[in-house]
Amino acid sequence: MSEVAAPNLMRIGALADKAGRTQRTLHFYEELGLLTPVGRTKGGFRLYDQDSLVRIHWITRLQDLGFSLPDIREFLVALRSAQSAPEMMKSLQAFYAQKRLDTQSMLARLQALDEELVTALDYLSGCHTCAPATEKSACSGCETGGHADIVAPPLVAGVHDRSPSMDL
Amino acid sequence: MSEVAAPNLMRIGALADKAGRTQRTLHFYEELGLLTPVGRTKGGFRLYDQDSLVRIHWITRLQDLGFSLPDIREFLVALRSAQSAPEMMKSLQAFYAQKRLDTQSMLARLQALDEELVTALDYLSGCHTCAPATEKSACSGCETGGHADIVAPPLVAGVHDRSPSMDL
DNA sequence: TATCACTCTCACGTGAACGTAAGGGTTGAT
DNA sequence: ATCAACCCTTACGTTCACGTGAGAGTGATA
Repeated sequence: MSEVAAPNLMRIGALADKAGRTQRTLHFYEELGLLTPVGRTKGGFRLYDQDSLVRIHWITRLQDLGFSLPDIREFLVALRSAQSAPEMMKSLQAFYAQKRLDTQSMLARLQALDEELVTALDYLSGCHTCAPATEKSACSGCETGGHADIVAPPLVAGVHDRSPSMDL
Repeated sequence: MSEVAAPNLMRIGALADKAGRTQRTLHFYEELGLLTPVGRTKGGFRLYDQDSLVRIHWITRLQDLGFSLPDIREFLVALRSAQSAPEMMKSLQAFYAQKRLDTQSMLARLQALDEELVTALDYLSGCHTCAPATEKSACSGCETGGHADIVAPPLVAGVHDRSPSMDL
């Protein structure tokens, strides 16, 4: 059922187009050992197949997950040294399981940040009550007076500029 | 009621310690216009106060939110040019509101990635049925044979190594 | 055969966020 | 006065993930 599909080869430009990356990027991946052409023309042009495209998508995915390219390389080296397929799959599993933990803690962090943003926005919405004519300096009492005794949230507290002239 | 608290000044080392960053980092922030000492000793040592610490925490927070230091600088410049306090607060609000959108789309992306990880892990758990004695090459049929007709998820499909020798 | 788009291999550039000396001067405690 | 601990400026180094040519060769088409 599965077609063996004639060696549907392409050169780097075509692959770059399909993958949405530049030729330089693919060269770079090769330098790092992440992507190897299936062959070369007699003239020296790199040749790639469909698997190359899959590999690139995979790399992109891992980058999205927060892996650096050296990370990925390290992982590929580890995989290569695996003796059996199940061992390989196991290390892949461990790899992703670990990453899932990371991802989830990242999710938690982001959620916390989101809440902090909401808090800051809530606080700031109170500032609209100040008359537009108010001088900037006059509203320095925003935290002590205007906002009563509500303490400014961290995302707001840092902006005060008491420096004489920070023009650069 | 609010104590004016004696000019609780400190030098860069103390501030760096309290903030958990290096002196170089604080110098660097100053170069970028993000942090200005409140003064200097006659000898030229930088002096900071508590606000400096708050500012550093604020910078850190924004970095967590994905802002680059130049981004933050740009923002501070914009703030400084605001004519009235409410205008300033409004731009701060807009800034954070936008960031909240970014954060939420990031959350969505991460969640998608998490699901993808789960899919990959599910798929891989099937690989354990392979006997440990199986040769690495022998399990190339993992997708076509062993896993029946389930197609390998993207996070798994990219790992196949058909390169002759990818040693660097 | 000539043409032209495509590709090759160097190899230096970029920007973010600092690190790491080098070669000095400053503080303040004894 | 001396000394260790602290700080100053200047300036080059580092990692990541490529960008940007330069100068030359290759492939397919007219």
